[in-house]
Amino acid sequence: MPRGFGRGGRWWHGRLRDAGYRLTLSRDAILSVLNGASGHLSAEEIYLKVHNIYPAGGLSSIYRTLELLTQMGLVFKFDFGDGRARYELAQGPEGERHHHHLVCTNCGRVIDCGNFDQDEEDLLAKIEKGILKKFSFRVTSHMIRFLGLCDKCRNGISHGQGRGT
Amino acid sequence: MPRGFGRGGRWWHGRLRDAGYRLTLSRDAILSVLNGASGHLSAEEIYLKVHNIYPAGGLSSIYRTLELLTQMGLVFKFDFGDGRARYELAQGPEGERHHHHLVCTNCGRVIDCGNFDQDEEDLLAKIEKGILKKFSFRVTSHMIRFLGLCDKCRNGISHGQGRGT
DNA sequence: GTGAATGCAAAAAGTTTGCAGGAAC
DNA sequence: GTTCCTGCAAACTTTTTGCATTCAC
Repeated sequence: MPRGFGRGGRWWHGRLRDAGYRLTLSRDAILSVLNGASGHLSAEEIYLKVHNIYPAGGLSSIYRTLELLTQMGLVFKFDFGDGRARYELAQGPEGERHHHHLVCTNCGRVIDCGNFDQDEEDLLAKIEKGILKKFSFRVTSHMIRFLGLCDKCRNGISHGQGRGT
Repeated sequence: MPRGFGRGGRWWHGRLRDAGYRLTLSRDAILSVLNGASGHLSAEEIYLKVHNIYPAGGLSSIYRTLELLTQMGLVFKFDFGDGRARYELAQGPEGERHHHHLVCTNCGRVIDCGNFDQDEEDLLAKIEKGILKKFSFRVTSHMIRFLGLCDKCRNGISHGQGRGT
């Protein structure tokens, strides 16, 4: 564990510096929270978690940093239709992360869905080549959303409070 | 053209009636606009277009109807990160529509992207079976979003005003 | 005629912005 | 020391809601 950094060594330091941005306590705390979280967090959830690490921060810094990171491509922003945006780190220390979600159309629950297999990669690579030809659009990443019914709702428990998307 | 209905015959009448909802002028106008539009429209864009057909309507009816239709599964709601939701008919008279988009991370432009080919269908069907097994989640539809650079931004024109996903 | 749906206006919620003080370099 | 970043509070925008009226059935 080089220089006392846990969990993979704060790989984002270099990314910020290289892009010419300052490495502030606030930004470090936000990235640390995102890096530790398994899935999609809302701005307020991030705010609350950041508060434990760095209590001085305000919500607007969270928003400003998240926008910065989104523009840098370090973070992806999602909207699952519940009126607040969700954020997810684009990658971990080990490399690209996947961004596929199952969204229950009945209760609104969102499940993070890991990788599939090599076939998926191959087909998507093929599709992305086709997009480049047809639209002259260079794809850098993709995300798939599956709509349907989660296990609970399929079994008739039906907490029903979904709002769509 | 049965009973004087143009463009496919307002197939949605039955869908509303069957679900026990009243067929109002406002709802009909909204569905008509969505049916005629090629891609994703914001609530306000729909409002403006509806105004031409049915000038009495207000924005809140648009929102209420769009939520109803989204819950019914007739409409999909999207968010491309510009602060307003977009709506797209889930299907046309001819059947299921695809919901794949190219989102430019530089200028924010969104391009509707049609079907690919049979391979895609086959693979997604396979993936959806896997999701049923692994998560006990019954997939009913899917949407793919590709992020990248559009033709203009690739060529350095760069109007840059994107806000994320 | 009855209950659901609408229209208007007001409220709510999330997100953005201005500006002065503070922190990173 | 200089410049960028933050924190607070106020502003903004989109979306939601209450209630009386209107319309579909």
